[in-house]
Amino acid sequence: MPEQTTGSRPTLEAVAARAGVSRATASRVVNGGAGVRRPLVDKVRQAVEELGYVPNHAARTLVTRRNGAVAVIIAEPEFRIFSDPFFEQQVRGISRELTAHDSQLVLLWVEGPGDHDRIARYLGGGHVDGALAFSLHNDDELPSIISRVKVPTVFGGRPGWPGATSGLALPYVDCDNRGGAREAVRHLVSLGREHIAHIAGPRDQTSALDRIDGYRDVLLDADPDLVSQGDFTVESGARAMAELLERRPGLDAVFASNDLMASGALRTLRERGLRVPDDVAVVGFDDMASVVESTDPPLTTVRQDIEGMGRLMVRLLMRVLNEGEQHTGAPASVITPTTLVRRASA
Amino acid sequence: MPEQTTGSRPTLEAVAARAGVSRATASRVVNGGAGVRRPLVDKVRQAVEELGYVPNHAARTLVTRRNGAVAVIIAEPEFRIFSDPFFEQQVRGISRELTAHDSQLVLLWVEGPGDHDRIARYLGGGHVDGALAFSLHNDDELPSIISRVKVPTVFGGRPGWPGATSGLALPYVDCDNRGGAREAVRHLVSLGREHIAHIAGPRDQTSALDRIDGYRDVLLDADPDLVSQGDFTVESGARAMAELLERRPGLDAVFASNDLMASGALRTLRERGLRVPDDVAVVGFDDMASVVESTDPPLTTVRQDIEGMGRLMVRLLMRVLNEGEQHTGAPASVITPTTLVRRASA
DNA sequence: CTGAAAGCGCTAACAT
DNA sequence: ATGTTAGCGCTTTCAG
Repeated sequence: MPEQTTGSRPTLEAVAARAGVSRATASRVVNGGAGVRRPLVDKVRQAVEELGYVPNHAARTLVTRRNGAVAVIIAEPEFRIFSDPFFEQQVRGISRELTAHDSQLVLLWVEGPGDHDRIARYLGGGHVDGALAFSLHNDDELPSIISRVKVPTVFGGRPGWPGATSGLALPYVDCDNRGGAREAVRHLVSLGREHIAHIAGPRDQTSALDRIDGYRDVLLDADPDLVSQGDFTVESGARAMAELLERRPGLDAVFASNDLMASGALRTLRERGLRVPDDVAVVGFDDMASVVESTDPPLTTVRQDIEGMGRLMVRLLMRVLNEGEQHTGAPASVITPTTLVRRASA
Repeated sequence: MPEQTTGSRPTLEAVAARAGVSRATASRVVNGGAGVRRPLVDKVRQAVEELGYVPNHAARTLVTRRNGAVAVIIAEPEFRIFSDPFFEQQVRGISRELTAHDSQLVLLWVEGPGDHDRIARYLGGGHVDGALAFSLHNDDELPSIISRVKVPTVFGGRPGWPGATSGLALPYVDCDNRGGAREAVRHLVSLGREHIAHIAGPRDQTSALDRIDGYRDVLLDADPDLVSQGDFTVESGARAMAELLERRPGLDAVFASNDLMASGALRTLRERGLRVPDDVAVVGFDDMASVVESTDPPLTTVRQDIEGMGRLMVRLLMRVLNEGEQHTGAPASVITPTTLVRRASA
C-alpha cells in the first residue's frame, strides 16, 4: 500500500469552532441535523460550506462499524464474464442503487481458486458491509466461502447447492425462470402448435433447469425426444435444432432456453429451408438486445428486467443489513416477474 | 447506509494480551515484524492465528491516512463502454496489480454530468488513495474535475487537453500510438506498396490523432485524398474504404486506425472483388482478439499490451503516491511499445 | 436542546 | 528490542 494520500482536510472540530458550537452539535447537523435548532443548524451548515468540510470516512466507520461499501464479487470461470452484456446491465443496476444508498461498490475479481483465500480474508475482514455475488455454476465454491465468513450476501440468480445439504439458505434475486418458460410455451400452445420442442441450457445452471421445468409444467406428457441439450451458445443452439429436426421432423415450434441458442436454431431452420414462424415458431429467453434485434425474423422472447434485478439485489442486501442481529432467520429471496415479448418469430 | 455490519472481532489488544506483549509489539509483528525478536514474533503470530485476528481497516486508515483503495472511474458517454473487450482487459490488469499492492478497487461509474458532483465529492473526500481514469474524449470533463479535487490520478490513454491551457499535466499510460502507426506504414512500404491510404479514427481521441501522425511521419508527402475519416466502428471503416476507393482507385494498401475499421474495410474490399493482400494490403491497430481472428484473411495489425497497460497504470499511481509531498513535479507518464503482428492481410 | 467526555482500534513517537 | 502514551476524527451516551 502507498505511504501517503489525502492532504489534511478540515475536521469536524474546525467546523464546530467556526460555527461556535460543540463538536457534538456539529456532528448532529452533519448527520441530518435532527434535534438541533435552526439557527445553529444554519451556522454549522455555513461553516461546513466555507471550510469545504467532508467527513472522514475512516473515523466514522471506526465508531459506527459500518463502512458504506459493498463488495461485488465477479468470478471468472470462463472468458468474458465481464464483457457479457447481461452482466453489464446487472452491475449497472447495482451501481445505481448502491449510489442511492450512499454505498460504494468495491469490485472483487476472482480469477480462480487461488484467489479464494484472499477473498475470504477480505470479506471476513469487515472491509465491506455486505457482498453481492452471482451464481454461475452449481459447483462454484463461492457460496460456501461466503457462508463461512458470514458476510451478509445476496446472490444474483438462484445458487445451485454445493452445500444444499449443509442447509445454508442464501438469499438471492432471480427472475421467474420457470414461470417465464411456462408463459413462452403456453404462447406456443395458444398459437395452435402441437409439437413443441425445447432446447435446454447447461444442466449445472439453475436458470436452465428452472426453464426446462417450466416447459414440462405445460407439456406434462412431453415427448423426451423433443428436448435437446445446448450450452447457451449460438452454436449449441444450431446443433440442438438440427438434432431435433432429425428426431422429430414434424415439430412445429421450439422454445430455446436463451436467445443465443434461439438464434442458432433460427440459423439451422433457415438452412433447412424451413420458414419461421410458418413452419416452426421460435421463442427465446432473456430478451438480450444485441441478439433479439438482429435476428431474422425478430425473436419473440421472454424478457427479464436485468438492471432491476441488480437494484433489487442491493435493496435486499440493505434490508438484511438493517435487520441486524435480530431477524437472523433465513432472509427471503425475491423472484422478479418476466414478460413475454412478442415479435415475429412466434 | 446500513446500520449494522461486522460482528465484533478480536482487537490487537486481545492479541497482545494473549501473546503477553504490548499492543505496540503486536502491531509491529502484524505489520511485518521488523525489529522484533523471534520468540515474540512467533508468540504474536500464534495469538493472531488462534484468535483469527484481522486488523481493523478503518482504525488503521484513521491513523496512517492511507486506505488501501483506489478508484477506477468508468465514464459512460456511450453505450457498452463496460463490455468493451478492450476495457475489460485493462481493468483486469488493474485489478491484478492492485491486488499485488494490497489495494482495493473501488468502482466509480459515471453515467453523466449529473454524477460529476458525487464523484468530485467522493474523490475529494479522501475515500481512496488515488484514482485511475480513462481518457475517452477530448471534451471530457473528468480531467478537470480530477485536477480540481487534487486526488492523485493516472489516466489510461493520453488525455486530450480540455485544460491544456491551464497547464495541468496529468500522468498517463498509453501505448506508442504514433510509433506503432509508423511501424505499420513502414511495413506496408517494405511490401512495395506505393499508394498507402489511411482510415482515421475520431478526431477527438488522442490515440487516433497520434496514429494519423505516425502515418504522416512515414508518408511525409501523403496525398490528402488518401486519408478518410472513420469513427472506430466497423461500419465507418467500410464506408471510409468505399470513399477511398472512389477517390483513389489505384491505392494498394490501407492502414486503419483500429481493427474494427480494418474489418469494415476488408468487407468493402471483398464486395468490390478486390483481393487482400494481393490487390490491397490491410493493416489494423489494437490486435483485438475477437476481430482479428475472425477476419478473412486474418488481419495484420499493431498489438498493444492492454492488460500490461492496466498494470502500469497502477504502478505509476503507486509511485506517485509514494513520492508523497516531495516530488510534486510533473510525474512522468509512460508509453508502452507496440509490436506489429503479421498475419495474412499484409 | 446542547455540551463534555469517553472511546472505536490502531500506529508512531518517545521512553526505557 | 519492547513498552508507554498520545492521539487519528468521529459518534454517542450522559449531564446539564
